[in-house]
Amino acid sequence: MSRPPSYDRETALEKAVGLFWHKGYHGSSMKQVEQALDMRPGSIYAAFGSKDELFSEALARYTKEAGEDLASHMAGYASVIEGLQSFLQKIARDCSASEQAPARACMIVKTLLEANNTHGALYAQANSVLSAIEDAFTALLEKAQRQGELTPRTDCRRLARLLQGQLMGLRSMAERNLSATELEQLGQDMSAVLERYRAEN
Amino acid sequence: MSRPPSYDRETALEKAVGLFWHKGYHGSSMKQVEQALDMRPGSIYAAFGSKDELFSEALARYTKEAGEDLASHMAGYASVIEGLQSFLQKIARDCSASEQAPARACMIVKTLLEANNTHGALYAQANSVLSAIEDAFTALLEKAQRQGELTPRTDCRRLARLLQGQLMGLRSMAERNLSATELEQLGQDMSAVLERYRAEN
DNA sequence: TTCTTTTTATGGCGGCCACTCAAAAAAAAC
DNA sequence: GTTTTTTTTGAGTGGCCGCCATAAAAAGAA
Repeated sequence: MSRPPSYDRETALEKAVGLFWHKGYHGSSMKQVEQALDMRPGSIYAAFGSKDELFSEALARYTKEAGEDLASHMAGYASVIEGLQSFLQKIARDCSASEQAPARACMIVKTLLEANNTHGALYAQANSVLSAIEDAFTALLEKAQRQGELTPRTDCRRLARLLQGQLMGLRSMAERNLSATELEQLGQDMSAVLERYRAEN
Repeated sequence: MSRPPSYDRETALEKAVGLFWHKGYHGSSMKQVEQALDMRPGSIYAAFGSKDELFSEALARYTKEAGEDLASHMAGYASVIEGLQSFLQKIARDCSASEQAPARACMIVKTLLEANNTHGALYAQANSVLSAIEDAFTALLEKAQRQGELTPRTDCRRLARLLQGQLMGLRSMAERNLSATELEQLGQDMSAVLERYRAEN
């Protein structure tokens, strides 16, 4: 009936994730968005509505991918704690690898820090996404506890927040000019923190 | 011989710290700067040169204050490790207190994440400041080691980076909508991490 | 071909951006 | 009071901001 779009919406969104993750919300102009998506203003606004909505969709997509990444990683481990430990180390390794990802720090954290006091809607979105991640970590840790990997007295939600805090710190540190070795050491040291909560046995 | 300035440069700089810490570099317009400093454009540019230079001076001042804060806190403790632990908890407490500081996250980290890939000079400044802080932590930990508080085999610089990473994570988490209790628990959990490195005795 | 529908390219909207400058105002020196 | 020197003022700079209207172009459906 009609002319089909020449762009692929998903591909475009992926490119938007790249730009926004790299430069942040305020740091990315619509001119740069046009360039990154290889789309003209009309098409962009028809497809996504506004810069805000595009960013919001990009953040949601980033979140989804990050969640899938965690899930697929954990699927390879019978021990939850070992899985989480190697996840931290994997992050450190990925971050210290030669530049391929748009940024090393987490896009959600970047948004949280940038949008607070500046852009309420995005701040709220980052906030709720982080709550969801806290929930996911909590569920994982409760499973570990059921499997006898964690001390029965461990407060899993509290430990989940510690884990999340460590992850934020690790990926923020990755934006510094550290060597690969130093970053991987940091990943190891953070993963070692979990040892403290392990069940005796 | 001449008319003296009606503003106090130090006071103005202090106000600039407040605004930039609160809203970030891209999030603060010169209009807002004028309002915050209660100065007109001409005076601002005469006194500070440019938005960039003003931000840079503000970041330097923030850094200096943060350093003094750490030093004065540590002065109250004979045990370095105890001092650092209570410092983490103090940060958690301060961050969870009713809004008084312009932001909860660290201004240096906010700048690091915002300015990377966007504003090279500011990124470099944040980076070097963080190196200096790493050095300061290293020196403190080496002192602790000399005092027999840390295992002789502890790599102090490496532990300093872990400490810095924790701090970054803690203060980033503080930007989330957590309760005071939850944040203080996080501060405690992070300070507990240092236990692992304590000397047996 | 003709009709629809949607994407393109383009030019430009009002507004805010960081920044400048000339003139007015203010305070010390004499 | 006059001069000298500096600060303050605020309108104004060009330029980019996010966004939109228009119209030409493109591609299926009939």
